Amino acid sequence: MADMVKKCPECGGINLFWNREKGEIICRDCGLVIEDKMVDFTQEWREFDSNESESRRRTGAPMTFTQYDQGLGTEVGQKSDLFKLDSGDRNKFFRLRKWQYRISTAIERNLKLALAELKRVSSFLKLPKSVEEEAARIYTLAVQRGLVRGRSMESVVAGALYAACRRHEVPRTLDELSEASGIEKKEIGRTYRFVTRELGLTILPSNPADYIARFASALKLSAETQSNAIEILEKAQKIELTSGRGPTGIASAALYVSALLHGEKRTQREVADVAGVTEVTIRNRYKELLEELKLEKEIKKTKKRK
DNA sequence: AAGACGAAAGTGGTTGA
DNA sequence: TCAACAACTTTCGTCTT
Repeated sequence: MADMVKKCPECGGINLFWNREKGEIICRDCGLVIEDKMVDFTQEWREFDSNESESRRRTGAPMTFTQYDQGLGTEVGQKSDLFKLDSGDRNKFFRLRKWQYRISTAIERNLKLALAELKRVSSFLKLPKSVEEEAARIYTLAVQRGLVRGRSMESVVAGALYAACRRHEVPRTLDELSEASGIEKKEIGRTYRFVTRELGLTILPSNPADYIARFASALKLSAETQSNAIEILEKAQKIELTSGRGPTGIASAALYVSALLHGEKRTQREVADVAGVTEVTIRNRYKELLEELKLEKEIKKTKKRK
């Protein structure tokens, strides 16, 4: 792996920065701009980027991605190096440094704003710190790869948060993200897919059971109802009733059934609202649950008890 | 009157030729 | 790249409680 890491031909430094839009690679140590067209290292650079970010996480002092510059400055060029250069190179050096300054400050400004927005949305949704960190990491990577272009900063922030939630198994629905960020649901979904694909993030399909606790407490259902709903879910998963279906629909149907069985009836509309699906979807899932899990008699029994 | 049910038509995304 | 397709939504009429 080590020999894949490219070094700056000028100073041998490995602290290279890839500006994708401009097609430039810039050495942070000496300010040299390496033209991208010199060699097509596209694949290697991608590797380099992710390896770099991986290794950063494992080594050195703890870093946080929720600070816009990751706690590291990107001050470019040292005045003390200048005496080595003749006047022509010196001008060039200043020009390059100015460019790098513009580029890096643009990115840092963007990150600063974006991370403030990220924190705002994250605290609105009461997300754990670990998720916020992950989202900040994803966003930072996205910016470095130039993925924010053509998209609003806010939507990428929302997409990063959504992805981070999924990875940490504390799923929020797209509707919740949408409400918290003020970005349209489909826009968030779009950027979410785009960013995760471009960054090669693997996201597990979300588990319906992860939603149960939150929905149940929003509906003020008892703990028994909640755990019974999870049992129903597990049975449903065994007979592959859950594959291909929206996890929120399944979770809400399981909760609805469970609430009926425990005499804590909620209307389909109430359940539908907190789960962010329609009554129709709940009905469909509910019907499937009754058929496949043979719960009809139990429902009838509960009814008679009234 | 409210809730439950289901049919029909529309939407956005995935898949496979 | 386009068409078929599945899941889900919206809307609306009917039945049940």
